[in-house]
Amino acid sequence: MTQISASELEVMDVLWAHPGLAASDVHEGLGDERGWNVRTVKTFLARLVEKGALRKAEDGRRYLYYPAIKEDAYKAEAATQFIDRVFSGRAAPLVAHLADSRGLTVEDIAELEKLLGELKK
Amino acid sequence: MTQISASELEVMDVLWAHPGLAASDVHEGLGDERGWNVRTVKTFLARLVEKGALRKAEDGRRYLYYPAIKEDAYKAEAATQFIDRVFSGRAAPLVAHLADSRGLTVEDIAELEKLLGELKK
DNA sequence: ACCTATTGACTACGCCTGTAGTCAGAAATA
DNA sequence: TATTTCTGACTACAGGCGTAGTCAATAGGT
Repeated sequence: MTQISASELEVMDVLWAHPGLAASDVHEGLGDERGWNVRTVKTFLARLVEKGALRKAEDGRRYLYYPAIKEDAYKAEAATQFIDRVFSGRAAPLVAHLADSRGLTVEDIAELEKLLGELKK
Repeated sequence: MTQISASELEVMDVLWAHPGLAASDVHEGLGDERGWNVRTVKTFLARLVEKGALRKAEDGRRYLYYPAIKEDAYKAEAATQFIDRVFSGRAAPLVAHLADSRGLTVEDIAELEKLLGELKK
């Protein structure tokens, strides 16, 4: 699977949350923060279709866009690649760094403990 | 701080492990896997100096390269950025994905539990 | 004293990415 | 009906990245 850039991923996030939007809806869904021109968003959509991450369905004179890859699968893969690349494949140092640098919240810690409890079973 | 690419990061890893190498030593240190030409490695070194991630010190007719940024600080920052980008800043889902997709080892889990124990204090 | 190998400096080049612009047809509006 | 607006298709263009090549000076081997 080809690489999805950070900007493209923001587009994917909108469509994972609301599959079947037209380009202009995706543009709106992205909010004003990025300030992207609608044409910029269309470029991202076209590239994501090319990459096989989205598919488009005709709807009158426009298209509706749908994710062609699963959010969970993609993110799991991205996490694995990131950890391989930056932490030589070891997850524990990553969590240690997070703890250090950004301070996990109390809720994060509780959630992680619960997770680990389940994993141990 | 400018972005460090995946390839450049491999070069940084060699120099974090062995600061003060010449270009040809870095080339050797990278091993054969990547099969990079020594000139390619030199390009990465030059770009990393430009980016402020390395500094070079003259040593006769060549240079020795030293990290100009700390490994821990860089990786912590990279982890934070990655999580913000892909997981909206939440660490727990990341760990959940790892557990799912690649299977944390028993040692990973033990290590994480120890970490969490310390964090709770 | 010459040839070879190594080094740094500079250059090259195609692909990806961010960021749109242009154009032509259809729809909506005046 | 004439104009503006929206849509998709295609095009543009600079900067980053992967991957070196060329050139000139120097160091080292014969």
